[in-house]
Amino acid sequence: MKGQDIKEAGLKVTLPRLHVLEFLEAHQGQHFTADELFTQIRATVSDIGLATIYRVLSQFEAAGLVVKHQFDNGHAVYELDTGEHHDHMVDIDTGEVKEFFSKKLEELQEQLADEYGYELIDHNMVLYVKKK
Amino acid sequence: MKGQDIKEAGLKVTLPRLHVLEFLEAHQGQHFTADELFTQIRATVSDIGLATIYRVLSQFEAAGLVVKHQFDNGHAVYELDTGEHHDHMVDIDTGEVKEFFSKKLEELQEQLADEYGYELIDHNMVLYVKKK
DNA sequence: GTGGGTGCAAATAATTTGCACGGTA
DNA sequence: TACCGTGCAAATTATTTGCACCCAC
Repeated sequence: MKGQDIKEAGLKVTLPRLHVLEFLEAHQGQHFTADELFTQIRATVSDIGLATIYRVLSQFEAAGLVVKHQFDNGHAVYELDTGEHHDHMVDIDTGEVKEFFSKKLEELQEQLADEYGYELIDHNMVLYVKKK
Repeated sequence: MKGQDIKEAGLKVTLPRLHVLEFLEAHQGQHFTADELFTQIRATVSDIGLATIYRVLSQFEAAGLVVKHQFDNGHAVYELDTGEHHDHMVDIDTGEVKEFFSKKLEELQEQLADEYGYELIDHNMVLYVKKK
């Protein structure tokens, strides 16, 4: 049952929270803005507020249920946190987002931070690409 | 003379444009938000509008005189485009931004895009780090 | 029952735009 | 003198917050 994850995050199990979580689970691997989530969920639920979506998303992000990404186009997108880290490639023609993971890349980043005397905490990396 | 670059960009050489360009040249390697530029430049010029700063910055960006970066904290920062590409490391404790370049990293990115059947057009990569 | 959670509308924050005036070529 | 460029204020967009009501525990 989905309520489990919410409860474990120390949050009360409420309808809006369930709806957001269910929607994201039903669309794993896809990315949504708060507004997209609002519109899509409202299509079936009718009484949910955009503000609540924002509130729920930040709570989920803090709880590690959800990951937030800020692409260059301005607004933030959210996706379910599957526990497996990955980076993103955005097709600048179609806007399509592809997830990928490269061990080599992760290691290189650690190495670079280290080289400058830092410890790597997090990173944000987006490749803007175009179909060949 | 600085006006040269502006003229070459196909823009009329005006006071606000000169001021922004001069300020950025006087502070190379540093990053500023539109508002910071506004406040700092206004300190010596007095009649310049924030809207103009935004307009000038987008024009400069389009002309390749300036590079815009979107860090995770929300607002965009600008810096002079020296022609040498580099990425950024942000110290999450101090907010300090350090520039770095790694040939290996650039190559790896090309390689990854290629692997997925894409051509790499641009990328955005920020390492969030902490002093050891 | 009661305190956290919610919807709505109003408030922010960053950025953009409309418009009449001013300065550059 | 042409028009582009500017300052200012109002408009937009994404997100946050205040507040009275509601629901999970």
